[in-house]
Order: sequence, then structure tokens, then C-alpha cells
Amino acid sequence: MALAKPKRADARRNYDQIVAAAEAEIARHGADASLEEIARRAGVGSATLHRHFPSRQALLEAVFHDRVEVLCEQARELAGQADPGAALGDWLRAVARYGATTRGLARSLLDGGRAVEAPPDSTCETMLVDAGGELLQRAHAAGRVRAEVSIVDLLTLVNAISLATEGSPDAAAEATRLTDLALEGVRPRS
Amino acid sequence: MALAKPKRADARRNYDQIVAAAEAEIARHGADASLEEIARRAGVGSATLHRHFPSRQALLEAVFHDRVEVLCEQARELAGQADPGAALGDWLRAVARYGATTRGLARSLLDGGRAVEAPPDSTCETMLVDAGGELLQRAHAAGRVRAEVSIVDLLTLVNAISLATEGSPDAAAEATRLTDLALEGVRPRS
DNA sequence: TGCGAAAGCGGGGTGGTCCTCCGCTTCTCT
DNA sequence: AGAGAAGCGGAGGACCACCCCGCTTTCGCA
Repeated sequence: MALAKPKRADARRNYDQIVAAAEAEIARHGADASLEEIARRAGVGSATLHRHFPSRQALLEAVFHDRVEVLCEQARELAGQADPGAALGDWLRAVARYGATTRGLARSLLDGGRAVEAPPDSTCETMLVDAGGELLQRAHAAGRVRAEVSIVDLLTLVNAISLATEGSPDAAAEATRLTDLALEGVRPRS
Repeated sequence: MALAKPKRADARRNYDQIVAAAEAEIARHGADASLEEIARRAGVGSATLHRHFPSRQALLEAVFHDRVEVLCEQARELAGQADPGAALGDWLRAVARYGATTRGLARSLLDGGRAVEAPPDSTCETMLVDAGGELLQRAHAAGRVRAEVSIVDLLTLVNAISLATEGSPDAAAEATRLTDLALEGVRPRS
């Protein structure tokens, strides 16, 4: 749905410029960067931005779509790995790292998850659920994950960690550490 | 610091009215409720609000101070319990529940943790760290928690969970479940 | 190639926000 | 009661999201 690019040439050009400007601006100022400023830097009127992206969330989805796709690709690669438990863990750590280091992503995923609008599939949220579901299924089959744990649980947890560590000095390390903690549990392993 | 109430009677009255209005408004609209609207409902000019609370965070601290105090009190009670592992777990679950069901609290704690201003002690963040530190220390001593786990880690984790579940249909249950998950880990206990 | 309809554009307006300045009011202390 | 300090709040500036609507650009078709 984030891919429903407009068909007229100028519209498409503007669309791309807006996404590019948004990417830069969000990296600089986080998920609630000024839409006005984004439009300005993209060289379009603010109305154009609002026409292409009816909500802030729509813009965020478009900006992060590619990055999320990379994560999904990574999940597909890891699915072929010998140890399904490790594969799932590695992927979740990667997601946490990505989320913690990419300003606005975690926030976008969180809001996207609660979205009131009809979720027309292929949102970043559902992409991750699909990709991660595969890994979790294998881990379940191998008995490496408790049966009642769902992929939505895991992604919520990991996303929460991203959100909480985003902005800390070494966000990547912090996110990885906390993800490990959550996956392994707090008690010493006997 | 959130307790440094003004001394003149009218100022004190306004202060209290602002906090009361803020509490209601934040419950309704979350941590980024309109300060203007809060001032309006408190029956004061916006300048008065800004004079009493130089930043949004300062207002949030004042609003949530009492609730956080309750949590700290709870920690002190649990510290006397026989099983330190369970005590810590119970408390963290309570914090998660509280955070998930009290709009704005989790967000406030998160931003409070990163605060750039000189943290003059007795912020909500430090109160929780102190209260929880006690519980963690006992759990450590009893060998129920891995040595490298700190109270800041745990609170960050729990707060992240609050943040991520706030607003879901049954936030309390969801927060509790995810906290359990994080404390116990993902793998089946042998 | 040229033309007309449709698609898209963007300046400017509206109503909201945060925050500050500064003349005025209210309180407190004696 | 009166002086001085402490506090007040309306007005105003800078910014923002979002929309309206007259204008421009593009594209399919002849």
C-alpha cells in the first residue's frame, strides 16, 4: 500500500522527492519532524505532501518500507540456518538494533500497529509479522520457544526495546543487550 | 523537586489547579496533551502554567509524582517478603501494569530518563531506581537474578513494555504477560 | 503534432500550538 | 494601611497541520 505510487510523471517525481526529504528530516529530528519543513526541502507545496500522504503515519510507512524490507530479507536468509532458535534470536536482535538506530522507525511501527484505519496489508508491521512468523514457527517446531509465545509478542517486545533505547549513547549495543536479557530471562540459567 | 511548591497562597492554589487539570487532560489525551488547554481548564493564563512548569516534563513529573510514590511504597512492602525473586517479579509486573494503564506515565518516565537538564534527584525515574534497587539487591543476594542485570535495565525494559502496550484493549493484562515473558525468557524452562 | 480533459499543483488561509514579554493585580509583612 | 515584592494573564510572535480552490502540467488520442 505504501507502494501505490502515483502514475503521472510529475506526481511520481514529487512523491520520491518527498520521501527522500522526509528520510533526511526524520533522521535529523525523529518521527515528529515538521511536515512543512519536509515539503519545503522537497521543493513542493505542503498541500502536495498532504495529498500524497494523508497521514503522518502514511509517510513514515513509505520512508521505512525499504529498510523493513531488508529486515524481512534477512529473515528469509536466516530461515535456512541449522539452528532455528539461534536464527530467531539473531533476527530479533537485528530488528532491535535497526529500530534503535534508525530514528523514528520504532515509533512508526508502534503507531502503525495501533492504526485505526483499515490496515490494507503490506504495512511495515505486517511485513515483519509475516517474515518473523516463519522463523518463530521453525523455532517452535524445534522446541526452542515456549508454545504460548507469539510473533506479535516478540515483535512488540523488541520494538518496545528499540523505542526505549533509541537516543541513548550506544543505542545498538544497548538494544542488543536488552533483547538478550528479554530472550534469556532474568534468572540465572541452571 | 517536583514538590517545590510556590509559597504565596494564590500561586499555590494555581499550582494545584494546574496539576489537577493536567492530570485529567493527560488521562484523556496522553502525554502530549495541549498545555494551552490545560491552562484553560485550570482557569489560569498560559503564562502562569509556563512559569510554574518551565518544561512539559516538569509538569508530567508533578502529575505522576504521587502515583510513582505509591509504587515505591509497594516496593518497600515487598522488600520484607520471604521470596526475593518473587518480590522483584511482582513489583516489576505492578510497575508495568501501572505504566500501561496510566496514560502518559511511561512516556514521561522515558523522557525523564534522558533528560538533558541537571537531574536534581527525586525525579520519578530516580525514585523508582532507588526503590527497585533494594528489591534487586535482595534478589541478587538470593541468586535469583543474573549478576549482570541492573535495575536500570529492568526498569527500562518494563517501561518499554508499558509504552508499547499502553492503549491496547486490555493494557494491564498485555503488559503483565509481556513482563512475564521478558523475565522468564523465551525458551522453555527445562 | 496538437488539443482537451483530467490529474496534480501550491499559495494562502484557518485555527491550533508553545512560549515570552510586560503592564497590572494581588498578596504578605510590618 | 501601605509599600514592595511576588505573581498574574492577555496579547503577540513564531511555528505547525491541514484544507480550499484557481492555476498549471501531463497524457491519451486523434
